[in-house]
Amino acid sequence: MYQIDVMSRIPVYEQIVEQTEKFILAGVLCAGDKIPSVRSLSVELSVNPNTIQKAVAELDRRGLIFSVPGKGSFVSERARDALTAAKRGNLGVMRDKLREFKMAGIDKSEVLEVVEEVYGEENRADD
Amino acid sequence: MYQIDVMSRIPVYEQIVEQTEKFILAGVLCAGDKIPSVRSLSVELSVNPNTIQKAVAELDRRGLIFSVPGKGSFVSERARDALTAAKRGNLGVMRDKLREFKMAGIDKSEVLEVVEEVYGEENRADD
DNA sequence: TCAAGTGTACTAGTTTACATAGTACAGTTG
DNA sequence: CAACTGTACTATGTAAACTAGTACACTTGA
Repeated sequence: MYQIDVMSRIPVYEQIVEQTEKFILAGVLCAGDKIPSVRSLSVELSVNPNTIQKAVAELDRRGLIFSVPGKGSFVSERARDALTAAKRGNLGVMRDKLREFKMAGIDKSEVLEVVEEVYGEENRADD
Repeated sequence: MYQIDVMSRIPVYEQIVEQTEKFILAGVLCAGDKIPSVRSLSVELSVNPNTIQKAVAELDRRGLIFSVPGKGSFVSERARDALTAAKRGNLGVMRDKLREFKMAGIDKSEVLEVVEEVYGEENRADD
């Protein structure tokens, strides 16, 4: 399930957080689902339990999961909504990046090409 | 000229690199222009000379400036082209971010809104 | 000529974030 | 009751970033 790159410049605990978010968005993990335990993930990924726990604590802090001592950690009901809100906040970051692209002389058409590539080109008049 | 935030999570030398790139793109620094000396920037920003030197070395490595021992460092002729190429490579990063937006249920229209905000809406038929 | 400014190259030390190692405690479950 | 769970704590190692200080060779202007 999880894929960790220990050579990456991105901290391991952060990789786990990011991948968990992707699993939630992709529907691999749904509200109420139990995520792997700290110790089992520790063994599976060959990573120290403390590192996993750090990721769990961060996911909890973001309201994506809730932990029950003795039982496990579970995907929150409002996880998807929280993620959507967070990503919408990231549109501001994209705005800054687009300004850099424009300054660098990258054409609007080049940007739109990427947008169309990701979002498809369903531009029929009867939509 | 330069504005450094020592409390930022972004390393100081990287902030200097980024700001120098922006100055080049904005036309504040043009090909052949001399950039501030290591020691003068060190005093102006209250930063260790070694930190400045690290930024200078990185800018040199990226082909944005060239250094002449005893004289100073100057903006390269191909600095703008190098920056445009680098930013164009960043379109791939934007593609990944757009995929995340799409997965999170952020509408195509919301994305296009930001694009139009930055690039303007010059969509006349006679262009 | 020479003092001042320039890029560059070292060594040494501190601080911080990240990760590991080991131990411990309390709650849950079959 | 044994095995699992989340959580907390101390200690240690490592790497990156930054600071401090020194040194050398080159260029420039007075």
